[in-house]
Amino acid sequence: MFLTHSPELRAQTTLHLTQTMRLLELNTAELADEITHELETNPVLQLLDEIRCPECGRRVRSLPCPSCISKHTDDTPIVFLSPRLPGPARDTDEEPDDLPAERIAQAESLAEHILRQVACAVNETEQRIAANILARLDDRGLLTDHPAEIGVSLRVSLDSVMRVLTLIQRSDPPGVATRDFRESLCVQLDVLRETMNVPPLCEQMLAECWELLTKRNYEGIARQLGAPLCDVKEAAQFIRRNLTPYPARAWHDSGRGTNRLAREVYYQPDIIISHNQRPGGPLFVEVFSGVGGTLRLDPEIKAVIPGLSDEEKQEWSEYVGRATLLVKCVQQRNNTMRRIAEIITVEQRAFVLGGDCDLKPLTRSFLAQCLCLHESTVSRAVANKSAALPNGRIVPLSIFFDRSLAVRDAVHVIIAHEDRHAPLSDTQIAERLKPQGYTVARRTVAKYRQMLGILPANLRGRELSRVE
DNA sequence: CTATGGCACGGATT
DNA sequence: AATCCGTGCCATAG
Repeated sequence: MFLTHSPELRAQTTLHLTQTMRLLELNTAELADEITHELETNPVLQLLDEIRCPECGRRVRSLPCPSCISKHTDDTPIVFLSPRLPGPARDTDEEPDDLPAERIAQAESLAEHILRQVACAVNETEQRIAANILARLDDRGLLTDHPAEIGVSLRVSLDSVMRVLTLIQRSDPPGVATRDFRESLCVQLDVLRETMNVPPLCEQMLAECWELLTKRNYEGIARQLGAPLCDVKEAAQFIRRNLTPYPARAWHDSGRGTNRLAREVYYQPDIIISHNQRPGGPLFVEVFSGVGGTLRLDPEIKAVIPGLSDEEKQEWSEYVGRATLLVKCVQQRNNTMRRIAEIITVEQRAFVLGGDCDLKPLTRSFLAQCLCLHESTVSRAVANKSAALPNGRIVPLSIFFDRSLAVRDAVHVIIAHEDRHAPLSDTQIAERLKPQGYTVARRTVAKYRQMLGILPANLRGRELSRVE
């Protein structure tokens, strides 16, 4: 007898599965579109204003619910579905159309990346300014044109240009769109000050001892500032470790500069990771659910259906079927997203709080095992989505599965530390990488270097001697 | 002769 | 099954 039911049941479950899979591939904005569309066309689907805590089920004003937070310890992240809407839908036509074509190929990803960050904080005029500024960046990420020029060409006040410029400079990658290396370093320093302890001498050294600093004449600096030599060295080391004279390239290393076909970065992150006020506390992980409330089936419909004619019954039960399917699938989709976000933040906690060098190898199949999901499910879930880190960086979720990011960062650090007058060859870099636990072939170093946008050793010496 | 980039192969990952 | 990634080999430039 189950033979007669089985095909139907199977049809229903496969429908359910394919729908969940499809929803899983969508990012927040797309999911929200999908839901609103269904809300408009399906009369039995309702959106309730009330918000319930997914853990304790109680009605709360906003998530996460306060009583559930207190149960968490500091090590486990607080992961919750956010009822916030993913912001006003952005039209695609705001893409800067005045970007010179030659520059787009190189700089498109960077310009887009920045534009998306500032987009929510500016009005339309300012967006035009931002697009114009970004189009003028040279390949080092510096803005050689004077701000007044931009004001004139766009017929806007210098003040508004400066406002946008400051905004851009302080977004990720910090220090972009500055006039020269020196100014860029100052901005980077300023941004870093918000999240970490900066040695007090740094700023002064950049401002007053630029010449001596480029020559690494620490004794001279110490004499000029009347500061202890060890403090000067500490500050210099900090500058070398944490600041880059190539702000544009600082981004390329994290964002896969080359051969990424579907490199769509959504300016609205799908997940926001922040630490709840005090550093060291639990991580706050906000996963956007795509709806601003609770999605449910109109409870009255069941009472109404029996009294209808057969034809109407047919029609309405179709609506009911579609609505229940959507509600269930959205729930499941968001639940999966939440669980994945949780594991990611637990596993990559160091990276989230620290930097690229703290990323540890993680595979999608490992995640699949943890969650008892199929590998392809995890793949779908992390595709086309992005996360905002506590430091404000927006990164694609796929970055958490990058096998070589940490090594690339190590390469970056080694080159930043090298003696400018004797640049290290790829082979030498590979040798220095070994003691750090990274055994890579010299050929691989070359590839990483290229990804980072760093010139080969024989060219590095010259460029810097020109600068000094 | 050394340093680097292009091509392509094999293994892992998705 | 398709794709990505590290690596070896070889040609080329300095």
